[in-house]
Amino acid sequence: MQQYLELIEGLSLFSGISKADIPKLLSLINASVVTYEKNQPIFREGERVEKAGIILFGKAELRKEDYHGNRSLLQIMPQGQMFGEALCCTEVEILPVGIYAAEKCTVLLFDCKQIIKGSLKNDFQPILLKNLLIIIAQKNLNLRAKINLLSKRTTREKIMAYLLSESKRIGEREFDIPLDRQQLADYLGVERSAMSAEISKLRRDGIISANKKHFCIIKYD
Amino acid sequence: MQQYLELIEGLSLFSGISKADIPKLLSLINASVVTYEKNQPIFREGERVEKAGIILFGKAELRKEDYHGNRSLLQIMPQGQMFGEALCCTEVEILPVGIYAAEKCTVLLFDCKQIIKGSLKNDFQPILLKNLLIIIAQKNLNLRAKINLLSKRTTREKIMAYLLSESKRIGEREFDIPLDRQQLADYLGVERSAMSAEISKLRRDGIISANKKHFCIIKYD
DNA sequence: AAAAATATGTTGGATTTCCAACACGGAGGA
DNA sequence: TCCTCCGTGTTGGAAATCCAACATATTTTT
Repeated sequence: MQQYLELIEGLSLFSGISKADIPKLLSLINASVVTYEKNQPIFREGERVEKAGIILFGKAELRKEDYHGNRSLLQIMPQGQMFGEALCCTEVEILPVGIYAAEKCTVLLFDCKQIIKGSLKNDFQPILLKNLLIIIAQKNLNLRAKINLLSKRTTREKIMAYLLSESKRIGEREFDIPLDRQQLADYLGVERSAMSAEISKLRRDGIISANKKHFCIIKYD
Repeated sequence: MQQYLELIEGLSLFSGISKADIPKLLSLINASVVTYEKNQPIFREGERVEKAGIILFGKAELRKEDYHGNRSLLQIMPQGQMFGEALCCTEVEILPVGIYAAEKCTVLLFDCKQIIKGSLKNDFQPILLKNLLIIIAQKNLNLRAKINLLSKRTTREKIMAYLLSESKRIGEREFDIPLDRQQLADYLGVERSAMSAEISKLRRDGIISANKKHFCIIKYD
């Protein structure tokens, strides 16, 4: 725990809380640090979740698999991302998705309900609630953006919508995406080879250039 | 405003606040009550949003239309539903969707940022923050459920996933859905006639019975 | 009650997606 | 170096979806 203190102090959940108070706060919310190996489950689908987590190192993934074996990659969670908080803030405790370490991955687990329940010291609660609120609201917007992607009717539109949003996020017409082809296909809810074909077509049409994970948007629409 | 007080007192945003304090609180957050006619925009896409709202009477819809004219119905908001809060809690103020009255519709508008900013009386803020947090977390779960729907690959799976979740929500195998065929198609991100055909097929296969908005799930899988 | 507008179901051909199989090339290990 | 594995691109037939057009209720307006 000690070695991660600096990282933890920088988390947006704790913004506005003085560094001196962090250790005390961490013990109040029963925080612990756990490391997972690649592909190891952090929380399994259907599991009862009591804690929320924040990724300190590495990446994790939200995955869901239906009974036909179609997996979908719901989300990639980079360093700093929080997960499980929505469940803790509602009374739902059965996790509807699985959370897995996408690579070796260190996680801060803590009892999120303490923040809501109001059993914390008065000083901490308002600021934590506010921080948590902003984080969840931001997630909300991200989820909406994803719904927007998935609502597109054709593979081509989905690809372009994704690339344009990435381009916008990074602020360049030329950029690298963090997903390989299979992950991208899962994320967009389409079939990998069909997607590859469509990317080739977009390339031939002069709309984009694409080389592995490197993309460049040449012209819109 | 006066005539709506009883309704307003029952809103989950204000749960835990004494009735006597409600009027004072309402003025602190600049609350106002506005009525819209069917299909009138409450907020337009791209508009700058400063306030959040709660539906007191009627229904509203979140709609988005792409440049090909494909509309998608992102969400139907029934009485009691809050909207615009995610934008107010983040610093994003440009509305990415349009909000329209689905029928004659009365709305409570209020300055949501006041709740975050902390300029409220100390008594009110913590409880409001907590309520807001729970509401947004719940929305988060709903958004995830929708993503789960849209991630299904076939129209049939989408229909069944929707019907099963409705059935579960209502707690009966037999139930009415709140959407007509076009709305349902928009919601599931598929084409209306194809969806109608698929519903007929499900009926012929003995999986469901369906008559207009009335459905019954006969067997799973 | 008649007429018009709306909602739902059906159908067939064009288009798109899926799926399985395979080709190719680069990275890493033997 | 050779070999294997993995990620990517390509291809062709099967299946699903879209789209437009039309038939048939059902509801609303006049």
